Amino acid sequence: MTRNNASINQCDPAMVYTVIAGIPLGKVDSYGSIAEKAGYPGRARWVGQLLAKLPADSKLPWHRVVNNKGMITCPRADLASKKLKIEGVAVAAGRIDMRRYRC
DNA sequence: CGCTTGACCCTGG
DNA sequence: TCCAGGGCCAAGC
Repeated sequence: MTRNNASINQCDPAMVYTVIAGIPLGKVDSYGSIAEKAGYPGRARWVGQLLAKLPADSKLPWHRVVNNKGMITCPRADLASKKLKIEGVAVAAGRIDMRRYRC
C-alpha cells in the first residue's frame, strides 16, 4: 500500500482528542493519564501543546484536563474552574480533589 | 541542524 | 505538606 501502516507509531493528535472527548461529565483526568490512554506514555507535555493550539470554538472538554496534582494549569484557569463547578466538580483554591473526581 | 519554549511528571529535602 | 531540581518529548524559529 502506498500508505503503509508505518504511521502506527507516529504521533496522532486525533487519538488524544478522542480520549479527552471520552471524559465523562463531572470528572477530570490528567495530561499524563490522557497521553497514556491515547497510546503515548510519557508525552504529557505534548498533550498540553495540543490543547494550547486548540481552537476556541472546539467542543472538546479541555477544562476537564488538569495536571496530576489536580491544579488547572491553563491560561483560562478561572474559566475552566467555573465550567467545572457547573458540571459538579468541586474546585477549591484552584485545585481539584483528584482522589474523588479523577477517572 | 541546534536551541528555546511549554495547559507536564517524578523524586528528594 | 510545600519547595526545588532534573528529566521527558514534540513543535517552532
